[in-house]
Amino acid sequence: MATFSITTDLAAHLAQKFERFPADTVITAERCPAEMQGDITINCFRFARYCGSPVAAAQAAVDFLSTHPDVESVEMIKAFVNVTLKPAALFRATLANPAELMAQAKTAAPTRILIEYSAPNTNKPQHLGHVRNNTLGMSLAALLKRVGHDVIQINLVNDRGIHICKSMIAYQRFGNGVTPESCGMKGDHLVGKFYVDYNKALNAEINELRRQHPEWADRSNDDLFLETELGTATQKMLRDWETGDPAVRELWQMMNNWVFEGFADTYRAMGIEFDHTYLESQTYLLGKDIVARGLEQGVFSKRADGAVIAPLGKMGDKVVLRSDGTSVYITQDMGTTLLKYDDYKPQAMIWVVGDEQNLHFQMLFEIMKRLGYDWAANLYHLSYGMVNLPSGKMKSREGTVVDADDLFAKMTDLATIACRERAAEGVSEEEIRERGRIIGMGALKFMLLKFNAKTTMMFDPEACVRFDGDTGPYIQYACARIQSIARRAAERGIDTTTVDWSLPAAPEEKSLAALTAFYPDVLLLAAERRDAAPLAEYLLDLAKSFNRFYRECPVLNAETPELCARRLAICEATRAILTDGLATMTIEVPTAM
RNA sequence: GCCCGGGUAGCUCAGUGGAUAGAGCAGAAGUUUCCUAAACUUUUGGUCGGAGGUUCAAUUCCUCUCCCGGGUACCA
Repeated sequence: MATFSITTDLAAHLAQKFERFPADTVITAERCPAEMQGDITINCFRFARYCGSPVAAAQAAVDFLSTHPDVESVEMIKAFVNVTLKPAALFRATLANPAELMAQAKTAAPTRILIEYSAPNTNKPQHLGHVRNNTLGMSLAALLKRVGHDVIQINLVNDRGIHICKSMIAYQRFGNGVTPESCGMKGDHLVGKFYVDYNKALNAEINELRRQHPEWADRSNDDLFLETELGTATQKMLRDWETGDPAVRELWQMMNNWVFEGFADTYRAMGIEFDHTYLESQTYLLGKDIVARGLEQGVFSKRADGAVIAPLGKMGDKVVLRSDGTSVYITQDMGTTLLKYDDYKPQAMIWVVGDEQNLHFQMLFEIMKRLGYDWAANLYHLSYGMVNLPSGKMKSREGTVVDADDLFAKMTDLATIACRERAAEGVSEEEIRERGRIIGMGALKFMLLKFNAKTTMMFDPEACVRFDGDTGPYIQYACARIQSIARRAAERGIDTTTVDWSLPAAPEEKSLAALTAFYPDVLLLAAERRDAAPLAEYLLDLAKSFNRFYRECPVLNAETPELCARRLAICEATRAILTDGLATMTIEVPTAM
């Protein structure tokens, strides 16, 4: 995608030479395969139809480029033209002007985009699934901001409902007044423990019922819920909550606050800052007015049994109001969608939610369109796959989840140990821990972003996340090496004020430069696809290219001071791009590793 | 049944019509008198699930088919 002077000049030339060649054709450079001779490739198949034949197009390109002042040599294979640029021309568009290069990654149409992600329940701490969601959401926000959009990040906490009451009931019965302070447990973990306790007690009761009533063998556990004493008590608590029973509300408030404090720690560890957090307890009644309006508009209709439905054609009928007049999940979502729109007037809204809700969002978006909201065309469900363990699926109810905070601690500890082994003398323990935190969290986030969001991923807690190979730390390490060189250069007082970019360049320097030309395109592509994975792949390539350069091209010990200055500039520009790219994935860079 | 994903190296995954299908891990063999070896080099490993079709060119697009996952509630 990248454009150089030669590509724009070539397009102008071909437009003159060939009658049918559109004057506004953009010819872009592509990466030249490593085994080929050349810095960049021009794929003439792409515009061959204007030139008679692929070979005619390529030959015309070769004829023109071989006389271009920026070009050192060209090679034609089929309709691929591999171009070797003069060093000055290659660097001019890339490493010589990194700020200019990075600034090219700006969208032509900045919009205001609202992203909703995380959306945890207050009955349990966050686990690896949430971490994937959080990482996808925060990096998408960073990515869209990076290319120039106005991004609003919001959270919608599910803080009410029957599942919340389960933790509360368990606390009432088995809690003995314990608090996070009294037991030294993080608030969300304490509440989550009661949720697990509840389910144990419930299962015990159901098993007992099944023993007493063999005739119920066909009924599901969910079905038997209201046959249990625990279940009816929970149902009653939900009703009491809805009518505002002071004791229930007080317990609810207390336990939710514990959870919120716990979540705040989790979000802080990840570096998440929401612009606003909506609480479902304040929004769950929204949407009924929309249903009333939709009925008038004829978008919805009343079924014989009294339920209000949205007839959605192929997707079937969707109930939007129960026959008893109460709302369902999608009713609330209609309401909160409108609320978010009214609060922020975004031009687009994105929901980061697991792929089991694909149909729900298709229906929601279709309903909003039918209700006549013009902005409903720009609603987008960023759907991601589940995270499975070698032992199977994670289940909160059974406590078989990888806990987010535990995972952060494990990653940070592993990285800190490695840092301690490598740290130079005199580095403080505080600094070592900071490096460990940055590397551990970087490894985790990178792993979660490297994969396509859609893939159902397998996570092996034993293997955990690695620090070598295709990982975040691999990229961080390249940055650390550069910073180390920069420190030594400063110590030695090396003059870097003037750089001669026309000096002969080693192949590793040139391929590094050629690769950086594609950075803006990668960012724009990633933003357009709403997926950081292409950026992750690109940064790995760039770090790999740097490591080859590092191996082959001495910087501080370069043959001449001029070459040293040029290579220092290459290092600094590379570091700037790698750091910018990692920041766009919400990953920090340690000062040393 | 219907709808939506996925199936590419032993494993985890890239690859949105272009050159001989790539990377990491795992396996094999090497590289520290020299800026950080969390690195680098070499190497083993593929009927891109299967069958047709579209075209100069298909892992990529179309049709059929097989396997895996998810969804298909007056749950969220």
